[in-house]
Amino acid sequence: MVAYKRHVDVETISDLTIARLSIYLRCVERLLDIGVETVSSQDLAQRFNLNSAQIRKDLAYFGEFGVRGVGYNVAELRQYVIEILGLDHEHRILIVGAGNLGTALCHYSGFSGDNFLVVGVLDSDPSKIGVATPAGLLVEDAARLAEIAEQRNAEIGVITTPAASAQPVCDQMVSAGLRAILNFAPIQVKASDDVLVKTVDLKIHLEELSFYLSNSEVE
Amino acid sequence: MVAYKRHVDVETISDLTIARLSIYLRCVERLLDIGVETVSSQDLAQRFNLNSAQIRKDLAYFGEFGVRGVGYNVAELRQYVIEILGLDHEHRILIVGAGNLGTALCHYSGFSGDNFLVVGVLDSDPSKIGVATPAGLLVEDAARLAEIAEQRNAEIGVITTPAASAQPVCDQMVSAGLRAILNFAPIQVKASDDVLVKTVDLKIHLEELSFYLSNSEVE
DNA sequence: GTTTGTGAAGGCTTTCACAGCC
DNA sequence: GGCTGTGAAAGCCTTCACAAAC
Repeated sequence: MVAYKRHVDVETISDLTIARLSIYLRCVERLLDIGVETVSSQDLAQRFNLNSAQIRKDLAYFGEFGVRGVGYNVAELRQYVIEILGLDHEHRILIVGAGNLGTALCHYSGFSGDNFLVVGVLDSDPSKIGVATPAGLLVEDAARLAEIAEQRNAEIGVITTPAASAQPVCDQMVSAGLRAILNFAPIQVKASDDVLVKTVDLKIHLEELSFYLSNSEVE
Repeated sequence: MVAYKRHVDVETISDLTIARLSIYLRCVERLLDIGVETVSSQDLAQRFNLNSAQIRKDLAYFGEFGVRGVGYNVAELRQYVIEILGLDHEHRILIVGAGNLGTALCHYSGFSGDNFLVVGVLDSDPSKIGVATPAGLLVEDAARLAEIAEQRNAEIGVITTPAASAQPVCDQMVSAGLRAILNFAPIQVKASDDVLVKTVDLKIHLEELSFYLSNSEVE
């Protein structure tokens, strides 16, 4: 009924809440697929292995989207979450590093579906430049990063280079005006405070599994 | 000097600590590359943008690896962390889902380097079976999961299928005896309590960037 | 009756700060 | 002098539990 809160101080919202909103969005989309029109936080929690109080609290930071005694309208909730996350407008992505991961991400549905669009894949290795990725995107020269970023209105940079190149590439991305960076290189890169950097080290997850396996031997 | 603690209750160690040990390992390896022999927690923290008290606390859960007044021996510390994380022996990985991400991970250095080894890539799509991945691994029939897992002593399963297949594949992995699962499908999969499941949803990270971009407009 | 939105409680993580040791 | 290892303090996040709303 009440819709959005007027003065959400973004700084006070935890990263964890934002990550969960992403998850809720996937859940709500699955409910839409199977034709569910209304859902309570408890129902959502049971179906998807979540916590109902947490769902309510996460959503309540942004507004009053539910109806007491009833629950949430699924279609409306989807739209609210899309707007909160800024997924109602296009985000243009530039990938630097045309190795296995970089070329895979070009065509990964999460990266090239909905309102995300990969507008270029760059590499500095001359043997890769001009080569087509599996789905036909041409790899371009990383030296042209700034030019390409501006020309194609890229907003998000994705680093899929080896560790040694990650910081220089990050610096170039910042000076090219990219405003957010997703770094897959196994090193913590730094940027100026007005550019958001997220590092995703896939190997960490494997190593967590390794720790668990090595410390829970079945008797 | 003192080396490992004898009775570390693994249950009491936070996932966050384990994830950071992974990061410390990368840092220490970089120090080895540039010939640093001894490092203090403060030095480590400054170089890699970490917190020195946290480094000391994380390490101290597992033993007393440092020397007061001096710091940590870099080579020794590397070896300690490798052993804590169980990276001193091989882990055999079976990937199910030969799409862009699955085939990329086969040859991703993090997944096929050090003591991790991809022993198979499976898919249920007949048009993919028998096809070679970019680096020459043949895609096999997902129906043979149990057989292949046992034959090749696979221990870790990686799910890179679409969301709809993730839970059935997870179930098969569990009954095939895999003991840990890394799930890249955008859905929370469930397994029995003795199998560790980690879900990594790459889209979440992009959506987090989208949120910050949409809520931090430059004036 | 049901379910939301939310203060308060509880639990977990990080940071501080210093005794103990080199 | 310097640095580790660690209790205590502070901060953060989740969960509880219930008044308010339907």
